[in-house]
Amino acid sequence: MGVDLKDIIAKNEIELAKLNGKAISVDALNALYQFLAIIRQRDGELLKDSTGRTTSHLSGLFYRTINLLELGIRPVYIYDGRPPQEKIDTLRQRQEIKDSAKKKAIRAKVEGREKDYVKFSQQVLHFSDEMLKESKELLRLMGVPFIDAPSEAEAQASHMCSMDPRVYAVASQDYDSLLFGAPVLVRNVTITGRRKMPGKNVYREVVPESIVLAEALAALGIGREGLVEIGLLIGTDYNEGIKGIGPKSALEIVKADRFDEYGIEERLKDLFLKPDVSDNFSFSFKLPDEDALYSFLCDEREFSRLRVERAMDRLKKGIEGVTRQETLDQWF
DNA sequence: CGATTGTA
DNA sequence: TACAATCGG
Repeated sequence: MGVDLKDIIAKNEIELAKLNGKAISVDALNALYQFLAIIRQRDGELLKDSTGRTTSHLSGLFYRTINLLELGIRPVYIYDGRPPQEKIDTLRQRQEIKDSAKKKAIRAKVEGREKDYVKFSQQVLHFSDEMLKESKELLRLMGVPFIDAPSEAEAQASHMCSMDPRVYAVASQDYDSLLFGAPVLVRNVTITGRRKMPGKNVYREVVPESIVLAEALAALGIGREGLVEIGLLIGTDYNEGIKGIGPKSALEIVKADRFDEYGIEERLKDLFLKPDVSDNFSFSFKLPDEDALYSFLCDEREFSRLRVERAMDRLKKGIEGVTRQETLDQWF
């Protein structure tokens, strides 16, 4: 959804093991949206408990977080606060797209067009306050920290990465954190594996990658402000960008110092360069609240007891490991 | 997505 | 054991 910089930013594949012992600030909504989009039944429906409450996001958050902890990676989830005024138009447009996709999905379902139903229903990703609240509750019971950002999660995550030596990188699929000044962005932070493409006999590799801001800027021959200008030219969550200008020509414009010719309001830059963030953040990992976690997942949400039992062992081991690392950090 | 089960 | 198929909630 954010700034599309993939065509001009070089990606370096990394071993997930390289993140061992490091904390990463994770854009929580970014992760949860992906779970909601991807964790589906074959008919396109989300996972639900018997009362119809969605559980796809909880399943994804639970199992993925355990995998990160087992690798010695310490995820700190960052939640969005109040969006900047400039983003409200974008959010309203997204809502309109969702409303229209919902109608198309219902129609496809009624007419029995299975593939269209899957396609359109994936575009109808609505997060209720309840779903956000229960994802935080799950993290709390697991002993994994989360932080409520004053405004944009990516801004707060980037700020923490800049300020706290424990936080090695921001984890997100979007490139916005680079504009917010995150020293390192990591994408595809998940278990590496082959995944079969739907229908076809083709496999796509999911490989974690890291982007070091300083290296990316050096390769482009610009500074961070220049990167923000590129974003504003091609479009961000705060503005539409200039029609017909993609990343490549935007880079040329910025390098030729012709950004001012495009009449983009200067104050939009400040949303990235002086974002609304909090300096008073702290986080720590705790041992899981096992009984409450069983109760939440198995009794309330009908997760299989056996599955959760198996996962619980891995969670405890993982949390013990990262908790040791947390105490080790006190020495630095 | 990640976990589990099925198959050779 | 290795990988494809399909559950899970």
